Amino acid sequence: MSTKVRVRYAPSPTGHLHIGNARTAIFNYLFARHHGGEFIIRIEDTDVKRNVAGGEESQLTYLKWLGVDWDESVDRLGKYGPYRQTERLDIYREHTRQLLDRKLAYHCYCNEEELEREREEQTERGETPKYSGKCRNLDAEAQAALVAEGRIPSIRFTVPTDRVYTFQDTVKGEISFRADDFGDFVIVKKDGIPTYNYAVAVDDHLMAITHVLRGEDHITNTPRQLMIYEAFDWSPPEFGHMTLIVNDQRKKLSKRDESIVQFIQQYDELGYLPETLFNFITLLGWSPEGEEEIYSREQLIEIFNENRLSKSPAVFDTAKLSWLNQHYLKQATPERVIGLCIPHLKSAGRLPAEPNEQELEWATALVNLFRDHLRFVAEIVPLSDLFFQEVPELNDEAAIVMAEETVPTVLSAFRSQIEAASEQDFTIDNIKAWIKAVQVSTGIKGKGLFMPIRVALTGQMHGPDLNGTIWLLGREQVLKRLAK
RNA sequence: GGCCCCUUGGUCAAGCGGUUAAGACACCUCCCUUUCACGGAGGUAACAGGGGUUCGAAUCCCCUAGGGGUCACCA
Repeated sequence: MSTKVRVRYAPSPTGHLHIGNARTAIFNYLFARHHGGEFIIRIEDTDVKRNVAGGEESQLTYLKWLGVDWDESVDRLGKYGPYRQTERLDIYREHTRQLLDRKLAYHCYCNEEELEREREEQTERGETPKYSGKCRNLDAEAQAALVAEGRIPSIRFTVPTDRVYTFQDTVKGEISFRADDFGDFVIVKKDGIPTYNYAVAVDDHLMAITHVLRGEDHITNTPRQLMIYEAFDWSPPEFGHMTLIVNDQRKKLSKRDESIVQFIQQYDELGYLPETLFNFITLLGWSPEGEEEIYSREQLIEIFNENRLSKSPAVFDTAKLSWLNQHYLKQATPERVIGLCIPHLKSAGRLPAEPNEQELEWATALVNLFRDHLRFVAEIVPLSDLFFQEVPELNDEAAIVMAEETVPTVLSAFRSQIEAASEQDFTIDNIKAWIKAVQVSTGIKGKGLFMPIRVALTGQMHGPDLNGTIWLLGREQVLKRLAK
């Protein structure tokens, strides 16, 4: 590529960083970094009504959390600023004036009800709704009359007729649209603020954006943007439309979809690691060349190749995300995992706000016991239920185990071992020895030995290492549970 | 409905005219383990359908079907 690659992520500050937006950001980031280019973040806040306080900051915060950094944005000004569209209104106004002068745009005085009615009528007739162009050729007199009526105009772009717009999509290949399928679209709203399609084209050009990688829900916007480029005689960037991430119903992820955790912040809160999310998101609609799938951010920058972007939508696979996070959690240092678990234990009331040394030691042992079981950090709470709740009702499987005739023998032998021991004797090594002693005295080993103890103490057939469990339970609890 | 895009195992996905059609997750089996996990080794499972083109098609073309996206003074 001859000119320096410049790409952008352009969020609307209407909410938190969504998984789909995060993916767009990450792929743009990888593309830029791989090609030694620049990555910028532009805030598309032209829908003033929908902007939410803190939205912009939240977007940036969680992008950083994911490990994404940028070269230019609202917090890192470059020479192409400002980076917030509402601060670029003068720029758009100047361009709009040119379009108006050249008759490539015109004032439209139709109001919402009229447009709505027009669309309804078209739909009833079986036509595709599209603006009729009613105001296209209004003369000055007619316009003055409408203004006198108190009407405030929007500005529409004059869509050319008999034209086909074709572009080479980086991921989909050649795509073309007939201009006739598009009505004259609004470029400046009644409130004087430009619409998305217009502002995007102007900004992408002015900010020297070379490649636009975005979701495929933008495909039909591309011809409109191409028209703007053409009107100004600008050469358009290259476009690439990535497939959408879909839910298990194969529908575009809706922000209200409850079946999938959708916001990056929520993953942080549940205790998914940023490197997990980065890696996982990267595997959604893209694949590395070899057979390996686990890559760090640095490695991904190295191996990223936009030609390997998938054409078909990817179902968000929660099970695989869990597996990946479990993998990264196992790789993480114990200190890191413990540090992440402690707030969850505190807020669940299982650790005081100011734990003493002994409590901390206990928590550390607890976390270490579950290290290999954790799929995400917050799971430490439900997993450790067995230490804080009464032994639950046995399920059928466990009941069968407990019905074995050797069970009473094992349990009473084990109980004698515990009773003979003191609080100070409770060490992992001693616990092992006690169980061994039970094996020797009863002649029962393996499952027949361990299962009764495990089930008696936890009510479960599956769980963490038994020795550690016994140690964490402590002498008193063990005896209490054995008594039942 | 118009326009646009997509279609390989349950899921992600490799493949880009000749392969026993990779790999990962999930699932199952076995091994390791005096229990449970972890780990290791295997296994089940796919080219939407129909026509072409070609010596040869998952790969190229057409049709059908299915799915999705989009048709705002939202982005």
